[in-house]
Amino acid sequence: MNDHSTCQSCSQRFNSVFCKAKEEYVNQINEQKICNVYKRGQILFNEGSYPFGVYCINDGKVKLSHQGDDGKEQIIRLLKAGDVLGYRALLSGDRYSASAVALEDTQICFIPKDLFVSVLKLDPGLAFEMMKLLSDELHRAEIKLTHLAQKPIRERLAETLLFIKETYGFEEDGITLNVRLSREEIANLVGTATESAIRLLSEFKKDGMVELDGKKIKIMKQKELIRAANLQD
Amino acid sequence: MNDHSTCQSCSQRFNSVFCKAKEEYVNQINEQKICNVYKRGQILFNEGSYPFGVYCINDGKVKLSHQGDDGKEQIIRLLKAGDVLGYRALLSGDRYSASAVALEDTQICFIPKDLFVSVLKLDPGLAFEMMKLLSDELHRAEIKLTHLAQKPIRERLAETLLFIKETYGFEEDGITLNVRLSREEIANLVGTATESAIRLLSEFKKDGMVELDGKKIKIMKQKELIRAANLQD
DNA sequence: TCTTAAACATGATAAAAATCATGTTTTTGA
DNA sequence: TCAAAAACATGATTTTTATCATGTTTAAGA
Repeated sequence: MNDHSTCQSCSQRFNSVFCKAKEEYVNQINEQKICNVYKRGQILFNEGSYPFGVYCINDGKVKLSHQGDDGKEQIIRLLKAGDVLGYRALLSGDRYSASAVALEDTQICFIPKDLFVSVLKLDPGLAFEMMKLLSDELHRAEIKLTHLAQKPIRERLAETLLFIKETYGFEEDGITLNVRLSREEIANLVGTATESAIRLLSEFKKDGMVELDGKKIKIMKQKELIRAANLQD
Repeated sequence: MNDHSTCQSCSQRFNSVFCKAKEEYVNQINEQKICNVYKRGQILFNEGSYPFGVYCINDGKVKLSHQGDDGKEQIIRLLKAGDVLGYRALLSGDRYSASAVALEDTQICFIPKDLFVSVLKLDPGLAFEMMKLLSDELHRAEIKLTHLAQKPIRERLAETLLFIKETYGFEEDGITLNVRLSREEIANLVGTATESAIRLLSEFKKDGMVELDGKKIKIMKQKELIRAANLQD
């Protein structure tokens, strides 16, 4: 468990969008923040409701997903310690367009809207980091959009596994993906039917690229997986 | 032709991200801006090259597109007067991840990188508008991503036609989409094969929803088109 | 711990979409 | 203005992917 008693001493401080924020404002945020623990499966916020602030992950994992028109989930982001969420709707002045759910027990600090917005206007360092963050997310979304439109599911699944590894890394053994996702969640990340995701994971296993043990997924041949993802960039 | 001799008197000023920028900085931008006309088909910038500033459309239309791994174009944004482009890569500190091409003869002002960044750091009003813009783009990208993953091509084509209408509006007749796009470009906006886009446009025509006259597309039954798009939000 | 539901797996089938093929029309530039 | 190239259109075919069906395994809660 990381130290998150104060923002000043927070282990994620320099690993987050607040890395360049002035001490003065960090102190203010520290005074008004509200820390909480969310159990696995608990909802941080729901699509359609109004944002009252932003959430700052101190430890744990969160998924952010849209509800498609037919009720099918589309996972649009995976978040980890140091990540902030809830800012998109807040900055646009919208309701949340996505729901956030804890993927495991997660420690999160909440920063009220008014404070966050006022600090954003007073601290160019924070504002600039925020713009960088938004730009990076936009970039990621646009790349994903292109791949969804153009790449077959097999390549997208391989890419998704590599993305999960990039985001959450491995367990101590150095090969097991450090997150528990259901096959359905993997499918909703890839953008395909659950059965298709299951089938292709079995294929990858048969090809020796991965090992499957329930929700534990081991990456056995990363180079082949990269080739299967057919990535140029 | 709109007045764009100075930024102060620019007809798009209050229709752009600069709407809240301080007079002082608008003056500075005015002094350093470089105005240009791009002919239909001309390239503003190319994927992979470095950004030296941002582009501000005074009049005209521009498409922004990714090159997929197999060379297939994916159009990720359509831009019009008042829109700014080139900021994503600049803020991320990346090379351009997309290319920008004029869809018709277009007047564009160029604002050098250093000036834009320094004003962004000095003017919280501009910075905040920039964050709003990025948030809105991110929102749009995430919605599109979900629809690409979950909706059939017919619905996406209908949605794309409505999006084109939303972006560029109609000609004076009030029914013809006010932009010339090839069938291939429409397909690359929808994220499908050109033949599929052509085929479905013919279907829409047979159903009386649109009229086709070369590149001129008339929306005859907007309500039915909205129904065909199956939009909930 | 035992029961029940959920998740996983896999084969069979159907639907959707891409590709291939070919002819026609439009656009472009010499 | 005319020839060539590009764009458009549409049918036939193949490939990809989703859906349906069914059985097995795993996980969760009374």
